[in-house]
Amino acid sequence: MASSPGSLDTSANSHSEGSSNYFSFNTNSSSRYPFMTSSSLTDLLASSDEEPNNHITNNSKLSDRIAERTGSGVPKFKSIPPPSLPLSPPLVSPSSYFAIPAGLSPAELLDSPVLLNPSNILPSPTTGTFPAQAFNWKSSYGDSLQNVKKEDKTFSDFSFQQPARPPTTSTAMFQSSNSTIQPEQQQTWGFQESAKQDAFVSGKNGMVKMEYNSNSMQSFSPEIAAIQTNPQNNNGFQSDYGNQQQQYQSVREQRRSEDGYNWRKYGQKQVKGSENPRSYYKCTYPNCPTKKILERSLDGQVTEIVYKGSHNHPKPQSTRRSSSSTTASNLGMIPAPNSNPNEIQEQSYVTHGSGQMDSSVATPENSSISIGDDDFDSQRSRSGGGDDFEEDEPEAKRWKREGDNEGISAPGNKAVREPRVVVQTTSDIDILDDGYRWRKYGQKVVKGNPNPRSYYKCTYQGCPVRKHVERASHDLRAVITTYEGKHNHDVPAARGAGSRSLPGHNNNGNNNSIHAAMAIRPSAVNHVFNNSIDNPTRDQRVPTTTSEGNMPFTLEMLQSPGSFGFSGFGNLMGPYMNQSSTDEVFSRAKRELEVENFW
DNA sequence: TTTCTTTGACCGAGC
DNA sequence: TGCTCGGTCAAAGAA
Repeated sequence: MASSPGSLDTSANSHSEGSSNYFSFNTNSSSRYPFMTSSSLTDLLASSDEEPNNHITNNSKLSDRIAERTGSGVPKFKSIPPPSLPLSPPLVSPSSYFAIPAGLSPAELLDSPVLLNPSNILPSPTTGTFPAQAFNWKSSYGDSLQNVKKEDKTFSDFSFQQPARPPTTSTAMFQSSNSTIQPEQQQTWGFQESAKQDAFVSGKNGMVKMEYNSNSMQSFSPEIAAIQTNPQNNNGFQSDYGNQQQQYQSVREQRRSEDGYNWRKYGQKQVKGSENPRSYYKCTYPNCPTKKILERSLDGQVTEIVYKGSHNHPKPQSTRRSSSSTTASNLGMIPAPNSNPNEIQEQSYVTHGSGQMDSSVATPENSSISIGDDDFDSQRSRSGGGDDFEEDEPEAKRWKREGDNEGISAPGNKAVREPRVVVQTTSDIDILDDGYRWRKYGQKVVKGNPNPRSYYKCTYQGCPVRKHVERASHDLRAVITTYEGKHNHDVPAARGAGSRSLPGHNNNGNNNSIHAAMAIRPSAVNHVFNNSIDNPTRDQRVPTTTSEGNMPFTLEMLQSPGSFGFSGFGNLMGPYMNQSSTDEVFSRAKRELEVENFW
């Protein structure tokens, strides 16, 4: 697995490896991954061990299986849409885990200063919003819990927000819907993938309600809104869009999805192992690589949403502000406090049933967020790191079994599943930290390292450069990137922030060298490549960096963590094993930030 | 006429 | 080397 911007895992049923970043709420108390049971949240936040390429092509139903095993109604705030352009790297990687220690209730965790620490707030990897900061964790969550049953009675259905959602509600504000939204108002929230797809509705069961509530416990603070709207934070990116975006939005308005972006369907496929057709969408913004895959059950309900890539543009502005504002008001949302369309766009937000949130604030690539224990497991299983992971049960088969066992039935049973939302912000073709665009063309487990090595080609036409990325065998958060060849082109236009080439990484590609790189933590991205070895061979003494301190170290060091003093990160398990107090967590967070600032 | 969706064909990666 | 399958393309039709 590659990463994890964070998971809220009340069961410690998490792991530190896998393919993608994501949030997960997991109530399972069984611990397959004991190192997560007592967690340093900051460690988890910092455990950005994602593969540079998070191929979460399918977020399987492990959560359901877990729920089946535990009998728990798992709150499933599934995920967040892909991020917009990374404009201002967060202090803490989105590729981190949140894990709730076994003995700690979610509410307690949510009340933790760690999570409230603005520096630890992770923007949505898909939209760039700062969901965590928006969380009025304790109160909202508590309210949500208290209102779960109410909602079950009150809401005849759960639905996503309609595309007609006002621009003022596009981002960055999560509202405690339970307390502010009247049932009849909520019923007006219809998710539409397009104007024709108003049957795109989520489930009615408790899990869906919980998912909804989990959304509702998020409310963005003005501070975050300010951060997001701070021009300095986006390097004036938004202004670059100017008229282009206005034209774009005016044309595309009707195609806007619930996530605020406009999508064009370009394919549909019946995939093996699932009776649900899979629809493929591309973001319609010019040159935006973001895609999403929707899987629907036979009755039209969304069972899975997979995002690939990250938006390289702000979310399109809506042209229907006035009516939207009205809607927002009706929905009890915090009105946008300013008149700047961009600011409005970023400050206002409405959660969706899918748990998606929008923002124009970018987050780094290689991060994805989804919430749901199944995501966690499945992503690992689907990543290179999870080759041996148990996740080979055909989806259709699982459908049936899950339905039989937990009241969530297969499509044939017409019971409702909440949509699984997977954010895969690193697509096969993506920018992998060094500014270039890469296409994954292979993956292989090489001798001496159980972790698979991801192979990439530069997608620039005619460019011969390849690189491969592998996770260090002793520290899954350390990724060794080896470049082969020489770029015959400049770094592609970065996503809004100019060149992302890194120190020591020549645009022209001093590429018969091995660059030790770590494609883990966004903040680290700017600091790695600080070691370049002019050695055309694959030297195992490649300096690399960790996800936490970005400290260069060699693979030898990785293989002998004790000799290097990886107090904080040498042993992946270590940090997660012996910390339980908030103070310690906080302390670690501080240290980590110090280290990070140093680099 | 334009835009979007549908759907069969094609491509390429993995086995 | 051929098969399978997921993802994408692109023509045709619908709105």
